[in-house]
Amino acid sequence: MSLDVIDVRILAELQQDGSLSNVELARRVNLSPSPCLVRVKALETQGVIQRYVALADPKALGLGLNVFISISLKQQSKEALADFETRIAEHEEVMECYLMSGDSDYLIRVAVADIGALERFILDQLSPMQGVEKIRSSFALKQVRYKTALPLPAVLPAR
Amino acid sequence: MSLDVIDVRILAELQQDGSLSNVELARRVNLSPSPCLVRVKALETQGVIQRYVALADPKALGLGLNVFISISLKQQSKEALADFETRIAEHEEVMECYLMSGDSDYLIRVAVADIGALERFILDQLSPMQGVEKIRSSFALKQVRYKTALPLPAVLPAR
DNA sequence: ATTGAAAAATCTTCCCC
DNA sequence: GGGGAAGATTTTTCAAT
Repeated sequence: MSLDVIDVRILAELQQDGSLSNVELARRVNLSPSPCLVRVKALETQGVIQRYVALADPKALGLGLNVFISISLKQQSKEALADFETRIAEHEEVMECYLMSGDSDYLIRVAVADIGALERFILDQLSPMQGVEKIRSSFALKQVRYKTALPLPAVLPAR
Repeated sequence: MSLDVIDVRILAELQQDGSLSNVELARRVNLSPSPCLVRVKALETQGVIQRYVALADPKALGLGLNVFISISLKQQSKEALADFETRIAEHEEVMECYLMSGDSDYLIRVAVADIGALERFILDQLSPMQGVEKIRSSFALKQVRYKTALPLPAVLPAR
């Protein structure tokens, strides 16, 4: 599952616009539609392309507030970590969650409507979770950049 | 531009799968294709749906390392901030960038191949940027959760 | 890998409820 | 505002070069 230059070009285009028709995509990567479609299907089957999604505007949905929350657990046993990871993912507000090095804790980003919603999330959802020791919130005043398109290497091993 | 229950359902579906055909989408939200398409177009025109993208697998592209970098600037004047924001967004590795409260600095997430790539990014790109005072990196050992679908209110004002 | 044509599915429009 | 059907466009598939 190595990618050549054309695959990378296809990925770049689809990461920018997943609604491209195969005909238009083929035109942009200088291929005819048939082989282009074969490549796209291959990328999907291989899992390089995971899925297609619509991106919604947080502001339009009244979700203007992004908050980063650092969470420390009481213990860092494998079970305690796995348990936390399962339960944190159940909350819709949690857009991202990372196990971090250093303090051996988690960093999550939540998207909420306002401070009230944040307060409810922390007090009603997060604090009561067993194993959670320490919570520290940092507010994002502004989302300067948010993109889903991964950086693509200029060159990759030949196909 | 207020959303009713059906709009929310449409958004929920398209945030999960942006490649849904209008026919299938209509079926899922219990609508016939015609009014469904009207609503989707309206959501797009209003900007509630910003765009459609393909999500690629970081691992498959050799981008397994997520690093959060806190950046403090020497000054926090409006010009200094605007300048930094413009230039930080020029780097493909920077997936997200937030102006944070508190220390009046920035938090960015970069996706890189390995520590070597991180080192190059920090030493060659970030450190040399004028106005940058302090850089602190935190490594993500594991991406526990990553989603692009925003949480949708169970109830919103009637349309 | 490309071209071309056929088949399938889709989107769009119009009219009625 | 929603539903149904018909037309037109587009996409997708499959053949051969």
